[in-house]
Amino acid sequence: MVDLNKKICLECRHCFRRNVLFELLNDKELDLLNNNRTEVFFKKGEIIFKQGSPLTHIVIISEGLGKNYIEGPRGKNLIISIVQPYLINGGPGMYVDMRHHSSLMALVDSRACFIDVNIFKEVIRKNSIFAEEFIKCFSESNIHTFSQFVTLTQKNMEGRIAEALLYLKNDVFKNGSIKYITRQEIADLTGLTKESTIRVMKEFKNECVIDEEDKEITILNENALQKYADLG
Amino acid sequence: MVDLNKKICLECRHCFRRNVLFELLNDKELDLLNNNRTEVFFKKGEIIFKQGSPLTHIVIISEGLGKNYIEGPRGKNLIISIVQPYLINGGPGMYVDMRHHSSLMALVDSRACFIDVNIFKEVIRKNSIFAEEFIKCFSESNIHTFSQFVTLTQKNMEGRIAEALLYLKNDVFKNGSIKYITRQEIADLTGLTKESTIRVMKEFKNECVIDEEDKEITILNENALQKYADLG
DNA sequence: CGCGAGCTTGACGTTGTTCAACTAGAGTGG
DNA sequence: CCACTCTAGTTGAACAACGTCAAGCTCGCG
Repeated sequence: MVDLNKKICLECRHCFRRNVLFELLNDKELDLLNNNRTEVFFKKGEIIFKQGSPLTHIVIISEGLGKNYIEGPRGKNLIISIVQPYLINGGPGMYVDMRHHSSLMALVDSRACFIDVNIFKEVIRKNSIFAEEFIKCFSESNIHTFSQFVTLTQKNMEGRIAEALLYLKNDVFKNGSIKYITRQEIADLTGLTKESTIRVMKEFKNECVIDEEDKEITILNENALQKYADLG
Repeated sequence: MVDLNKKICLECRHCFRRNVLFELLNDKELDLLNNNRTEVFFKKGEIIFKQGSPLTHIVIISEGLGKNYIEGPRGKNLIISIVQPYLINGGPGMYVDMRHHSSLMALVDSRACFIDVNIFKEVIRKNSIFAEEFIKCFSESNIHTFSQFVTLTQKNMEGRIAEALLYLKNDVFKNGSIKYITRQEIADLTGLTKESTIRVMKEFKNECVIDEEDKEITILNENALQKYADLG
């Protein structure tokens, strides 16, 4: 996936231009971040940060894909979001107890940028427009969590899987086909077991709502999925 | 509960002193807020703000108690938190789409202060320490939502009810007995039906884990509850 | 006294889980 | 090149957890 020999990104500006948030920073602020970051490669399946560990850096995946998940009491995971490049992974612990409240794992070989959290907070403190935009990002992910919360506590299997597939298609893979996601991960996104997930996905396949080829899921009938989501 | 004839609070300082957040403001900032607020009385059961409606003001309950809940697709509610006085009820919409993403209802006769959201944001923009503390509050509620999310998707009935009762005792009623909360509301806090809630509560009563008198729930054996929460 | 809201109970049904077994494909070492 | 192993996916049968439905209760209030 990622060419591990490729030279790492030497300039924050390259990455940052991809996230509007960073357009709000001036040169001095960008330099400050640039001088206080480290870039690290992760292989598929490796943990980038782990729930409960000290939160010393915020993480931005610059290439690859990750899953942000909470480890439940008895080994069962709950995936909060699938993380694409250029999004900020700070988490609520950043302003509370300086610990990670969720884990981040690479779903494919990935490159991640670690920025010192104190430096990041300093920039937030000094640039109120940036701060506002940061709160906005945080709030957006919050809104998504709320809606996922309702879905997982009130909808049936079909509705939950439909919501998860729509999320993956529209928000994560931007209308492309769904890749790199296992049955178990869809289960962890929906709070179901992998067996239940498989059964529902098979049902959707039989009804030609989705198709699968080479581990790539394509959504054939988005309206039908939306209907399942609404009726669920 | 609230004496509706009592003169309303004329000075923000009185209320604000009860929430550390507001100690970070100087006189000018306090005056600004004070000049841009309205106080309103609500009777038990009345909606203070409604999911989907425009978010023009943040709300602080100065006396009384509220429930912050999301209205699910088919009439089923999910209570996110029980709101005590002096906490800020803004919600994620404040920086995103200027709409409420949850509803707030008075659980008892209450008095609520409405502060113009633009003025509030102006204060946040100008006072970075206040901004930081605001993000902290927001993050704390976020952390609670995360843990509730895991509980509701992964624990059994006993575990969920136990968590809800511990939350009510320790976080809401500060070690006092639990009041003003119906079975239906405990159900909405746990994602169960009222019937299931009743059955579990009865089980807890039979085992002398909790007791109830005059609609007041007392926790007799917190360790037992914690065990239910852990094993759930 | 009658009414309505909240509470309670039991019988029954459905949904989703558990468990155990099996398949297919990818990687690995001899 | 073949056996071995590991992981992901799949399937079916049995089961448990929780919800649904319907009825009745209690208490405060007009």
